[in-house]
Amino acid sequence: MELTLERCEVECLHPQHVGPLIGRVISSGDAEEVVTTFDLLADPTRARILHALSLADELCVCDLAWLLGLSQSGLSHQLRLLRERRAVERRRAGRIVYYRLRDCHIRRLVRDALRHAREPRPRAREAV
Amino acid sequence: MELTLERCEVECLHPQHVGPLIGRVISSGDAEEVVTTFDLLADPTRARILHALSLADELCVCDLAWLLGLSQSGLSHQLRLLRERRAVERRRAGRIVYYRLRDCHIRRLVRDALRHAREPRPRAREAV
DNA sequence: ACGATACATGAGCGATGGTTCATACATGGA
DNA sequence: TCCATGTATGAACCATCGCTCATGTATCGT
Repeated sequence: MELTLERCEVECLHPQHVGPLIGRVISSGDAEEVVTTFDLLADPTRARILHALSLADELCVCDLAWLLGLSQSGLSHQLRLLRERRAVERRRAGRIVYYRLRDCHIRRLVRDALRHAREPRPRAREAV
Repeated sequence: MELTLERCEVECLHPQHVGPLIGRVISSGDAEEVVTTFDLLADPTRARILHALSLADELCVCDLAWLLGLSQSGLSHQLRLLRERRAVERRRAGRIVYYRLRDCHIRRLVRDALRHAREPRPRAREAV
């Protein structure tokens, strides 16, 4: 029994494998949520910004730029993006603006990111 | 005491905050590792592919395409990228090719991704 | 051997994203 | 009030990315 061609132009070959999965793969909404979250760390500049902020309580823009070797303008663009995605928040003191990680959710994400990056993979077969 | 202008064109304002962080922010190598890992899930198509594979032992290309509503060609491109980044591996049976998650490291990453996406954030301030 | 099927890949295209440059805005010091 | 400093933002540019289309390759059935 072939399942009907409703999803795309190909047929389903193993309905007994696919049947139980229908409706269980993440929805578009959840997929977007995953993408938004993981995109925070899918850029080397953002990864280093978030990591630096995870090591300190808060840092001002020019200190962050200095520490990471970034231009002030480039850093400000990324900080705006991180603010919009609710990963960081800012506090103004005169003309100095301090940034910090927004909550423990982001802090844990950064920690997990480092752990994933550094832990050895299980020994894997070479073929790709 | 101002730290010297070696990193970029701006000065460092708070050397007492920045000093302890020098050398502790992730290196370029680690940052690239984080990016490679998190980029796997920073795309809705890849996120759904990996999630579908996490729900089944293995799936063939046309079943995956059918289940996710993707074109065979687009899916194959993404599978090649996932193979190259050692997230999935494949097994050929005649002209059918089955894909599966490569190891428990990827499986845990996908599980964590879903948990991150679905758990409520701490109640956050509105201002961005 | 030939045709069908499953899958892979390259080229092309449009969209997206990151950085630089220039400039604007907010604040503080003289 | 004026100038300096810290920060933010828009425009432009260039590189990258994801998908479609067309086609190639491997395998199976007749």
